[in-house]
Amino acid sequence: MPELPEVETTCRGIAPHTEGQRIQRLVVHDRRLRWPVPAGLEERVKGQDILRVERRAKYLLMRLPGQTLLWHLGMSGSLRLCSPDEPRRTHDHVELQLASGQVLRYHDPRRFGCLLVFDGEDLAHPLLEGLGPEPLGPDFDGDVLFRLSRGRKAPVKVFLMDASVVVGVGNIYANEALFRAGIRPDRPAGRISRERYLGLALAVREILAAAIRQGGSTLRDFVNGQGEPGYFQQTLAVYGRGGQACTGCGAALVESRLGQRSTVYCKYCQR
DNA sequence: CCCAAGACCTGGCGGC
DNA sequence: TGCCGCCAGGTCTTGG
Repeated sequence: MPELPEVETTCRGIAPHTEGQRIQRLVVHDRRLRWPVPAGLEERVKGQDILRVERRAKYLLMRLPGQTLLWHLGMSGSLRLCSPDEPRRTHDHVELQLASGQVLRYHDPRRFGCLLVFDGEDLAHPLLEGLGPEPLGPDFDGDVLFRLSRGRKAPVKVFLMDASVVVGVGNIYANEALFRAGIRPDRPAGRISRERYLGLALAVREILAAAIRQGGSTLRDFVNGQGEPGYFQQTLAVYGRGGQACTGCGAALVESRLGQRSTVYCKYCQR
């Protein structure tokens, strides 16, 4: 599923076609997402204008007057603009019919995503509380990682994927950033120097920025708001390459599991 | 507070 | 070809 670059790509893809649009109708074909789509949401948003579309962590926020739609794409979700006569596919659970005539469809086979709503235009929802800084924003740097990691025995990869530390670093990019920074994923977070965390923070920013530039990774059938695939997958150095040659030294990359997630690294280039 | 494991759900793949 | 077990981008919840 979508990691942060995929969500950002979706956000940028749909914003020009949704911002300023009036919602003619919201149709929910299946309310059974991670949490049920709130009862009565259809009536609640009917005729409302979409003022702005934003991203916070891996959430998409659709600002309406006085309320906000909160989407998450889970592991397998996507949002795509369609023409209304395009037939609905299996797992197209929600559709937003816009005044332009276009339709925004939410597709999610595994139904780990969600569509929720809250009053106001701030971040007043429990899911958005306690989130760490945006990795590409001004509040994230190696000092943050260093300070929060003191005393923690969890593997640095698990620590880096903790959304209360920094948001948006999922399994793919955690693997990639640690490779780029030359840090072994299983090293205890509390036993890494400030200097090395400066390098890790830089690596996280560079990896995510590069992935966004290239339109997100293509995983299974990830598509952006226009239904086009991303191109970052060809750039991945370690994720999905267990047993293959390290791009740095040529040794076979090691694949293991940390926190029940597949982890790939080079035992020579990462210490 | 910290950490590990379980939970949610469908589809695709490899192996037999 | 068919069935079975395992794996997958996330993250909340529970229990120690």
